[in-house]
Amino acid sequence: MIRLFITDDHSIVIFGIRRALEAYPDIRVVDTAQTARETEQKLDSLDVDVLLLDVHLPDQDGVDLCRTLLQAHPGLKIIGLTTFTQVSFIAEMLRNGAEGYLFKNTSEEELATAIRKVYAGEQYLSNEVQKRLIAKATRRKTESQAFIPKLTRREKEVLDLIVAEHTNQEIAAKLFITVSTVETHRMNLCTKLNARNTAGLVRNAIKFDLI
Amino acid sequence: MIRLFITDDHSIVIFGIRRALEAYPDIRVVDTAQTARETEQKLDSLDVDVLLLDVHLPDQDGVDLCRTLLQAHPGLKIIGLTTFTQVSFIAEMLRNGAEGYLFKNTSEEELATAIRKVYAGEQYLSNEVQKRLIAKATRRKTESQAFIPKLTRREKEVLDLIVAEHTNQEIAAKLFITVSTVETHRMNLCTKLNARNTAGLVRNAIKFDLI
DNA sequence: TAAAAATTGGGGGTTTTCCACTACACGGAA
DNA sequence: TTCCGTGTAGTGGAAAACCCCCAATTTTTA
Repeated sequence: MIRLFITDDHSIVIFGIRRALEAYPDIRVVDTAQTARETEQKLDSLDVDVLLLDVHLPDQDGVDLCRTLLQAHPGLKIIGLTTFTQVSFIAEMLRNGAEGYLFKNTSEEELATAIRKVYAGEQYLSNEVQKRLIAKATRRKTESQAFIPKLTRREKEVLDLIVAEHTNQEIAAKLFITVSTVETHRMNLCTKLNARNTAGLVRNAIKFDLI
Repeated sequence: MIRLFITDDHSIVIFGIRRALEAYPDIRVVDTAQTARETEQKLDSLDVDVLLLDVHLPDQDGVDLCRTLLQAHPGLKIIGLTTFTQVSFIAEMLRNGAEGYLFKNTSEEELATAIRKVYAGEQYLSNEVQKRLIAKATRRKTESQAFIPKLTRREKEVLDLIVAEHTNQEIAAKLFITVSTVETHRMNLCTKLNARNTAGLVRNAIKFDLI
């Protein structure tokens, strides 16, 4: 009997998975959650074998949650689940210890197969996921590919203030650092956001939804 | 008997809705589709009362699909369905003739209620949708909203090039004018867009949808 | 505990933007 | 015909941003 936990912020999805798995008597859904916090709390008092984890949760990034959960529950197997097809999410999720990854357009059979494989200690990636990972690995690296830049806490603060029309001097005063430091952050932001100047910085910040 | 059609690119969602509605004998799912094209084709040879339509489809925007479907099938009732909470989508969907709108975190009861109401000729919007629309409608119109600056043809050209990360020098070369003129336009743009600098210019250009 | 990443700071520049103020030509409207 | 909006262009200086180099700390991660 595989004890399954489902975390997804959309109750329809939870409902669908629950019902889909009713046909598989060896898999039992012990509980579900719709937020990261709820997941952490419930997992502390439950014995769970496999966690189906949506990457996008209202309160926390599922990718980060993956790592913290595995620290607290080393034996837990996690399968990532998203509507999103960005390879970067998949890769990071797997780096953070997830054993499987599925898109939400998966079939019931594949869902059950994935849960069983992962429970048995194997890794399971859906065909589509595999294809995308292979495509990523073999892709020529141009600067034009879709990416979501990962900014540090400080960089995000600086970026926010730049978008808010503040000058480096003002930003330095607000953050209690020197103008030099702000300039350094600004340069790093330009690199990360692939921007030439302030205009590109603001444009891409909005484009990547980083503001 | 209400004949329901479901279009969603995620089969899990389709499955969940199907199963959720099994408890409601007056609603029958006649068929489902995962793309806009598939929806159009199947609807041509089926009698459908209500369509549950995901706004985000791989091949076409559900918002546009809504309008074209209603032209071909005037009696059809459409309920929009998304994970996204942006009011702009909802408003446009309703403008395009949808009779209802739900988020994917809806309950089974609400789903059935929405389908019945819409089938009966009424409009159905979930509480959350209503709240958002009311919030939008009652929002005080300060200079932030409803204020759409009127730019001249030339100013718009300059603005486009600024947003595209070009310097005044480059813009001057592209438009066959001097840097001084570009600067003048830039200053006027700052005034019109109520911006202090390049950052504000870009931010407000995007905010006012001028790009 | 060692390595990596983040945060901080600086020197010494060049380039770009910002700003105030002026000015002229052209075309349409009052 | 005069006025207004638009587009053009200038001077000159101050401020800000951009760019290269470097390097010390602290925090985080492996």
